[in-house]
Amino acid sequence: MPEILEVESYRRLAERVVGSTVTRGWADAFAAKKLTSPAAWARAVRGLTVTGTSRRGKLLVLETDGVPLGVRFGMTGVLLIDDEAGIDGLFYGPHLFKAGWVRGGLEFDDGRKLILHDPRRLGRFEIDPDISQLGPDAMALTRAQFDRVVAVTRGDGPAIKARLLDQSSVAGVGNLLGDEILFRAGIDPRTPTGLLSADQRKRLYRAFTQTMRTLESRGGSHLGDHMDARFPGGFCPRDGSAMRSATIGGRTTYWCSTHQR
DNA sequence: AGAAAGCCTCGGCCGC
DNA sequence: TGCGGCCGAGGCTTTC
Repeated sequence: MPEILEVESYRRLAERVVGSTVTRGWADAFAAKKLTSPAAWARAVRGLTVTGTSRRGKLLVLETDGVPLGVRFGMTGVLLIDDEAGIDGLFYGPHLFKAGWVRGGLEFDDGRKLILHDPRRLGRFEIDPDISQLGPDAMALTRAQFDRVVAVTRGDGPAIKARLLDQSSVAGVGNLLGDEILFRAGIDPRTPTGLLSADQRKRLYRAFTQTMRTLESRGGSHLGDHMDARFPGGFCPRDGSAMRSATIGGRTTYWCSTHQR
């Protein structure tokens, strides 16, 4: 479920454990899938003191006095500290907490617990995560960085929707944010990136930064203007035209048949 | 039954 | 024609 805005709220929650020392860490085989074993997580985290938090796109990082610790949330992951959630509720999937969906976490010397709650098991812990494969962060994207996001070296390039979802180009845009950005920009998501006009690129950058700001203040990636029409047979909330849908960049994409071209 | 707000791997084929 | 790498498809996983 989480896109960059949700992970940012998890990061703010995680700020509360800055200064605490890990007494025990645990992870199931799924959460530890990017590591050599669940035991590797337990060994690596014991005794670390959290010194700060950071984030690149959808990757949350706990900075420590030793190795940095990364958390990825997949489609349904939520960060919890004891009973407190990083976000108000769960838009996608079950809106509830089940102990059986806790995939791992950290216990601290003050008795608190930081928990990864993840029904679908696509969330992952990382030790010393590699951020070199991630593009610039979507919440602070400059125009110069954006110009590199839409740069194409071969042929016409991928559909712009696919490029926006490519985490090595820009880190943090997920399916809903991608569709909302293109909806606001009035651009067909199938447009080859290299064929965007200068005017389209300008509109896209404005929509990009505006979407990040606006949806952050609204409180989540699922609160975009196009969401009401995000179903088969939906109508554009802007002009009433039929919405179209197709799989683009591997994800179900919705766009207006009239004002996105 | 089918699709879901993420990410990784793989294979086909594009283009230098 | 050779080949590195881009790009789309598919799988993972569980739930509603």
